[in-house]
Amino acid sequence: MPVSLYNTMSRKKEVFEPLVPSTARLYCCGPTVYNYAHIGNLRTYVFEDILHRVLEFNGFKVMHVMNITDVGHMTSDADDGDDKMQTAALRENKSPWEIAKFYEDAFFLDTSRLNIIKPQVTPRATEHVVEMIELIQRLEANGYTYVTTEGVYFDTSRNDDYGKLARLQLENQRTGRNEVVADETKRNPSDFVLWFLNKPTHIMKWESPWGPGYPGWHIECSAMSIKYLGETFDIHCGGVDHIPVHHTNEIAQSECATHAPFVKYWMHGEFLLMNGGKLSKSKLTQQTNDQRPKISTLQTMIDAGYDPLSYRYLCLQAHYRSELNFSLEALDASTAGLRKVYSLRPETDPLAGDAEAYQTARRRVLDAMNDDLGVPQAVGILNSYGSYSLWAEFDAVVGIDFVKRAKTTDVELPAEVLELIAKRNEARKTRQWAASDALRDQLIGMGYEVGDGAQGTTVKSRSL
RNA sequence: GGAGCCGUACCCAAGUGGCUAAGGGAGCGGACUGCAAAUCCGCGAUUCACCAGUUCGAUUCUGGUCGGCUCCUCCA
Repeated sequence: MPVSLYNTMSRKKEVFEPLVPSTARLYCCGPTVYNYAHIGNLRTYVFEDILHRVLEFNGFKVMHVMNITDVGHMTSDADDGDDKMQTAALRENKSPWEIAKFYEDAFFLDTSRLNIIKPQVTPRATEHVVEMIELIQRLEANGYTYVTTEGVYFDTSRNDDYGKLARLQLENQRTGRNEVVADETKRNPSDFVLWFLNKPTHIMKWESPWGPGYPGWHIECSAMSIKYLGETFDIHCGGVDHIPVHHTNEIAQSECATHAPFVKYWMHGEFLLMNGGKLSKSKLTQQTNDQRPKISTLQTMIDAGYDPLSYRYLCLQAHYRSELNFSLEALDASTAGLRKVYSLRPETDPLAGDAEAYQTARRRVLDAMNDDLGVPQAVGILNSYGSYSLWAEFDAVVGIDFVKRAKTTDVELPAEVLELIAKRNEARKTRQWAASDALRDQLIGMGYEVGDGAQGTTVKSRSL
């Protein structure tokens, strides 16, 4: 079965046929590095990683680009007109560049902990201002812009198919909530800024043909994707929230500048919900009265004793186009499930020695994955077979370090551990159950699994 | 006001116009055992929010009701 992907543009699953045979050119909207990524953000990067891996598994060479938004944009989460990067800089008494570097590093640490393959190119917005200005100039030459005291605007009324991705009906769009101050200099409510002007308090600024200022939010993705992948490329990903504004505007400005179709397949990941709603970066630092550990970033999850791959595994069990209800109960369930996967051994592989059965099973898993990244189904099939070799092969997509974690031979135990085992056996012999249980807990705390069977006590290192 | 999504067992969750509605966790029963933990085996929705309609047949299609979520404002 060929790879088919759900295209937001057509609202249908389509067979993936790249513009250049066997090469998939993929652009994913990356993080704005003014705070830690929360686990909802990370879910989207797991989805994009799965896409990357499924394409590679099917023999495509993947050219993966993801931007780092290190330039602030107007308005904070509270809509008070502050720039996020600048607000963070003031809060932490650092320069915006220091803030950006710090959270960029934190972001890549998180993604590597989740076994997310790093895109080959991760361009920073601040290093591509020249490309953005050139793109705006192309738009200007084509007659799609106008300048006000606030900045250079894209005139959406000149773009006939503006809003085609989101199927917007512009006349029915709200002009904004009451508390949002409307920009009076815009000609149309849907017009958006390409280049901000006259912002004296803004720290990050660049010279431009229109005066000193800084780029609008959307232009960086157009400029950098075009630079690294060409004026038309295969797949563009992001969260569902990007459909109506960010991606809509990217399409408008890109296609009006190049007069070429921008992207062939648009893919969007659904939100992770917590307590029935989405997470917000601006609320990461808020306190809670909840007795249970509050999980918002990957680090808080790790601090609460969870393995990042438990979270990855949880994400894999829900389809990327469905909302996922996060809870500690769900995370516990995925941890227990993953532990069981790691306990598979080649010696008890039900498919061992039966090449035909293996191929049938392999086909089923691959078909599920290739059907719009049906990874939840694929994982279900993998679980129903319980085959070491099948998991080992598909770990290329699943990415849970299967072979490494599901150790085939147990490592030699350190003397300290052997001593504890001896002490525990002694305690068991004399029926001192409390003492022996305490020793077992100690071993578990040190990362070992203790089991008492008919052949005596076995101790092996835990992988989770 | 507009656009879109969702509602499947205790929890997470996949899926389909008609074979037994995946998988994981929890739970229960059993084996083993220290009436323990770990492990292993078995069981689990006569039913897919509700009400109509289309159909020989709907959880799956259409319409409505109720409930929830997202976007239209920076956002994964």
